[in-house]
Amino acid sequence: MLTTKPKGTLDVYGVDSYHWHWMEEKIRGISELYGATEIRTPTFEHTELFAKNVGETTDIVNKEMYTFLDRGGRSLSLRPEGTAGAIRCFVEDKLYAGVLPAKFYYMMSVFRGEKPQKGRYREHHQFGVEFIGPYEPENDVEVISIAKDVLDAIGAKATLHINSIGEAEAREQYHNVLKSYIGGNLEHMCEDCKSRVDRNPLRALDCKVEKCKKIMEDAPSIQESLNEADKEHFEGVLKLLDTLNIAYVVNPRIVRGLDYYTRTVFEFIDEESLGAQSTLCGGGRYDNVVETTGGPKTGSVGFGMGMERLLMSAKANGKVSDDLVPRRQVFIGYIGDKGRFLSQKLVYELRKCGVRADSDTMGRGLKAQLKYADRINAKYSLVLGDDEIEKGVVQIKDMDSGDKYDVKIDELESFFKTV
RNA sequence: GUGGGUAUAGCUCAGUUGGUUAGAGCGCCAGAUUGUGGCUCUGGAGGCCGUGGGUUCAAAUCCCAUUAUCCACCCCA
Repeated sequence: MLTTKPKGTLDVYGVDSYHWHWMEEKIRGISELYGATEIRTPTFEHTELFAKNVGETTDIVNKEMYTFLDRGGRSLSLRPEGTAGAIRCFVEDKLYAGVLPAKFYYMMSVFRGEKPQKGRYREHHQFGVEFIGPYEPENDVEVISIAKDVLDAIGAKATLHINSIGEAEAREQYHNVLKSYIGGNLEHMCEDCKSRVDRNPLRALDCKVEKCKKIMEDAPSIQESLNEADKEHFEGVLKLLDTLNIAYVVNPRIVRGLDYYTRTVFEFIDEESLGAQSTLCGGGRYDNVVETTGGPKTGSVGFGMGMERLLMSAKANGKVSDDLVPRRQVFIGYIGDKGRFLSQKLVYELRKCGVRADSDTMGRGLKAQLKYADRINAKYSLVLGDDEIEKGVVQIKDMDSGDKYDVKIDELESFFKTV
């Protein structure tokens, strides 16, 4: 146990951490183009917040949350998603009295006690966006286009699937329609679907079992349960997507697993490179959460994007390169005691001037020092020996080409600043 | 929570119907080259064969359990 990380967690270091930096920079850049600012909320919240917002009946709340009592006996939970915290902050700090829409983005770790598999972890990271305030379709589309821009910039290949599940009434009505439809075919359906009927009949729509798929093909569509305002909103969203030339497929099987969604729901799906967990990004509108959290009636729309999956897709599509690691500019080797101390002094001074410099700190011989210089991919190397120190001139070697330059030791700083 | 695969050197993996001292490639260290990396050659270090039990004269190999990990279901990003 001492040398095994907890199940479903990941260590990130070396080249990988530069891949993450690169991804995070793209995300920040694009989010800010849309006027979103970063929000950071606590890693844990009162359990009740998630129970109420995400939904008491969902698997996430029901059996996947890391819940614990603090020393005061309060029930807290590690956040299983990012929206609840942002909404809580919006309500707590009364941001509805400020500039609307409030546009937030976040990158945070989230926790779910699931059984790990490809693209699924107990701790994973989500990039998410929340636009709080508006009801208009423009905002649904802005949010979608942030996701699309990020996916494009990172080099992920995903298709936008979109649907509308209406407001609460439509959803409830459709639940009943679907229940009775499934009820009529129950004996021909799989065990999972049988248990889904009462719990979450919408899930039967994307069941993977053949016989269920056949039956669900002829199931009534949720579109028939939408009211005029719902339909108008959805049409508005689609029309704007057309206007912006953003490709999508209307997919009535997109239903989402969290209870808070209303009207627009969407996913970006990469069928090719993610294994069974093909959803890169899932989001939609949740016009009731602010109110159920205790704020005024306020619209909101957003998404969560799995950053591990995002990187996986980007790697599969060849956009992520190892060149993202910055190379060490210079390695300073030495022979003898004078050189040893001088190398440390020079490295220290070069670093202060913004030069990525390195030296031997392992007591290695010269040959091993240069081998180290090679391994850390240093651009230049030089060796300080008694001769050089006496003359004040040192030979600098370009490690790629093998070219050599004589440089005065006093002028090293300006040499490395100009190359 | 359910199902399947895998576990041998730092890494990727061989290892015959169970047979005596468990191998390769890469990597690492050293030398060839007394003060110059990469290429080549030579040598070296490095293994409770995941863990515990069982079968057997004999187990990396067969059986059971357990842990870890991967993949899939469920669910989700």
